[in-house]
Amino acid sequence: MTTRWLTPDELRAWTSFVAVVELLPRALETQLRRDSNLWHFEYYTLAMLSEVPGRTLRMTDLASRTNATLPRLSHVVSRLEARDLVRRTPCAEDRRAIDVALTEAGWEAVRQAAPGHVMAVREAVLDALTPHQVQALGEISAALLTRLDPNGAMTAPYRPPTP
Amino acid sequence: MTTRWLTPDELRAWTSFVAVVELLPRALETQLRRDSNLWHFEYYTLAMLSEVPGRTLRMTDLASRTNATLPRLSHVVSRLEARDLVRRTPCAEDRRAIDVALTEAGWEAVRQAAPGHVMAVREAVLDALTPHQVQALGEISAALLTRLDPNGAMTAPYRPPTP
DNA sequence: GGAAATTAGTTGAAGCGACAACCACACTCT
DNA sequence: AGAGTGTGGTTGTCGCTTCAACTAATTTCC
Repeated sequence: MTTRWLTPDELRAWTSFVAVVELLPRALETQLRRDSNLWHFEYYTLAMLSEVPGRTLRMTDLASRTNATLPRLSHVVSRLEARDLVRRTPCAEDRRAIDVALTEAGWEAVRQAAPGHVMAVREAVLDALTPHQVQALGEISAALLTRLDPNGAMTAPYRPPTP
Repeated sequence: MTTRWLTPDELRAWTSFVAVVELLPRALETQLRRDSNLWHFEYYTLAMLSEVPGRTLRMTDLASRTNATLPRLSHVVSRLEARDLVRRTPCAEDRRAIDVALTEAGWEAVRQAAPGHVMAVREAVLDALTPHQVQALGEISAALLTRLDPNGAMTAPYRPPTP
């Protein structure tokens, strides 16, 4: 079985895309660390909690909303807990599970970090694109996610709780 | 100055895109480590060298082709050198500079790793998109790079040497 | 009812990347 | 010529992510 090498068009697209994937995280990281003393992933974790009713999520749910593995999330939650930005409590329904809740301080931290982060996202990404391109980027990303995470285990969108 | 929050369309696009940026590196990393015992960045470094006449580049040039900072590249080159995949030699024209050359073993390593990596890239990205979307992704990425790296310091495309 | 298999989460070791400090060489300008 | 500035690159430390191994609770299934 012989390799299908990249066409010039594909190569051009791929090269640029790889550079973006390499550079974008650094840009976001830099802004958040400088302005809010938070890593991007920490911010994202707090933000996911802040958007959910009760500001509380189980580790597994939180991991899938933040596209993270469980060990990674566990370490991060430990660090956030040490800074009193989140709190762990045993889950009532399932004694294996852990609920992670945003504290008041955590809520404040997201509120303060959000405007700067949104501005950075606008500057680096959204405002660099036409509305049509933003739309296209969304569709492309969604298509890629069906390959990267076929059963959506790590990319749970917000869904209202099912009773 | 009040924050321009994301519109629903922007939010949807951004959420998916963030997930891709988070997940794609892991996917490429996993395949390359499993099949070729190489980190993605190591592969990319070897690949950049392999495409250039003489299979040799100065550290700074190599850094910009791989979207890397110099300290990072320096560490990686040290590791690759320890495995005899590249070799450092002082640069003749500028005694501050260092030439990095691909060894025979390095060349072999790229040749063996390339097919699997290209296939992974196809499976995860290119074959998940229509040709039109690939085109669009290229344009979008190029637009983003003008923000992420305005003067192209970290994203040098291949240019024939200027005499 | 109990053994086996899954699921939820934690922990510790190992390895990579970022940052700052640093050395060496080259260029500029008087 | 020599001081000052800039460029090319390396090194060490620190923090984060990954991986594998592990504990504990739950479900499955005979």
